[in-house]
Amino acid sequence: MAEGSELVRTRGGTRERIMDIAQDAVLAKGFEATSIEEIVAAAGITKSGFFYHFPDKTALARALLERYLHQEEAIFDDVFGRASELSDDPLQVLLIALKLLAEVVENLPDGHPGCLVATTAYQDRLFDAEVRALNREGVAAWSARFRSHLEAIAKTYSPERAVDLDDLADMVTGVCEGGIVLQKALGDRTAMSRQILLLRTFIGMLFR
Amino acid sequence: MAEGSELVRTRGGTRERIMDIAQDAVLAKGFEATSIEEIVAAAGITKSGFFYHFPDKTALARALLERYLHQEEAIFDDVFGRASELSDDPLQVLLIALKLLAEVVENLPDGHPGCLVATTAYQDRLFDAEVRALNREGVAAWSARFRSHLEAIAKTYSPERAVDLDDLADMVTGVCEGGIVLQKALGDRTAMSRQILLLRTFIGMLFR
DNA sequence: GCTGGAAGTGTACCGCAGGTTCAGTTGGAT
DNA sequence: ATCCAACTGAACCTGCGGTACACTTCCAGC
Repeated sequence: MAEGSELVRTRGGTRERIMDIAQDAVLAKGFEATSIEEIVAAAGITKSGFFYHFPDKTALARALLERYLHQEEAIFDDVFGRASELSDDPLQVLLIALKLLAEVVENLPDGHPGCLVATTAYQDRLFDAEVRALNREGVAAWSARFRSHLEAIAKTYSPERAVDLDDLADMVTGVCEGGIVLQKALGDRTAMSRQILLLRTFIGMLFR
Repeated sequence: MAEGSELVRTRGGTRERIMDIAQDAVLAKGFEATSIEEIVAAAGITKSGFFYHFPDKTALARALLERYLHQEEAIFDDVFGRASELSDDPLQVLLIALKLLAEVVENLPDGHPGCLVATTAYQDRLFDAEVRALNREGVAAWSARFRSHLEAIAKTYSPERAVDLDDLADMVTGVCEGGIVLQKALGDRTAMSRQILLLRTFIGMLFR
């Protein structure tokens, strides 16, 4: 009995649903403040359902972070893939990709919900070395991707000023992270995409 | 008995000590994960001692944020004050101030410990409207300060590209916040100051 | 059609850590 | 002698993470 109606039964998507709900809560309250009880209540299951899918709460944290990093990787693949189809010039590709990224972010209904990497970084004493390493490698992978694009650009364009390409690659990540903080703190959905576009302007200016 | 030695007794600084300890913990684990028990243990008092100073845990959060915003305000006053003594040109003042800010950050022994505004933004569902408003106004005040400097600059310098001064003012905050996230995620003390210096380069380039 | 097992749910329970309360103590200033 | 700010001790209660275990479904292979 209970509420057995709807379309929920034996969907197989339970694990994903748990993670969706958990991620929203973690990005709004932090990991410790997100209780298993509230997650299972929102997911329409019971505690044992949760512990069937995850051995303990820390496994949830790890799974969330892993999934998030893959999702972000997919978004970047998409954005840079589309950009590459629109131009052969490495500078144009990066500029187009940043524009597309700003659009993706802009089109999110309530703005960017928040970055799990940032929350994890700001709560890293909660997690073990494995999760911290995951987080580090995730950011490093983003930077490496941006860095390789910047190197391609630097082969044909000479920068207006001498800048460290590693720092510039980090800045793409950094501006996104900072943009999210701004957006959350100010309650302004558009802050992040405007920050990305401003960074785009600077990169365009740097390489003429 | 106990450890009554040292120099701790009746200092009057207990409240500040509580807040120092709490702030470190909050920046490393989040607010909910920071227990009153661990705070009082580290401060060498008892739980009831804590509740003498704060009516409840949320009052601690509010007090931490208020104090943090004042401290940051003081740092900016100092940095821009020193910069103003070194030059009359508004562009130079900003560039010097950013350099000084990078130095301040660089000289922190373990890097920047983290920004309370960012943690609060990433856990805002834990707090009431008052704390959220405090956070919003704090960031808005930083942006207003940068914005007024940028306006002074724009009076004498015409920018290389058309940029929105509000966005650029936000970017100073944003790059700092993003720099802290990078620093924490990568475990690289120097990331934040390098990001600030890179932003400085961009601003210098924008206004020639 | 029977059996087995993977996937998943429901109920009940435990220990304990966390926030909070309150009556009481201490020690210095007036 | 008194007063107050600063603090202590002990107790309380809720909610949380986690466990145990029996139960249900559904599919595969024999």
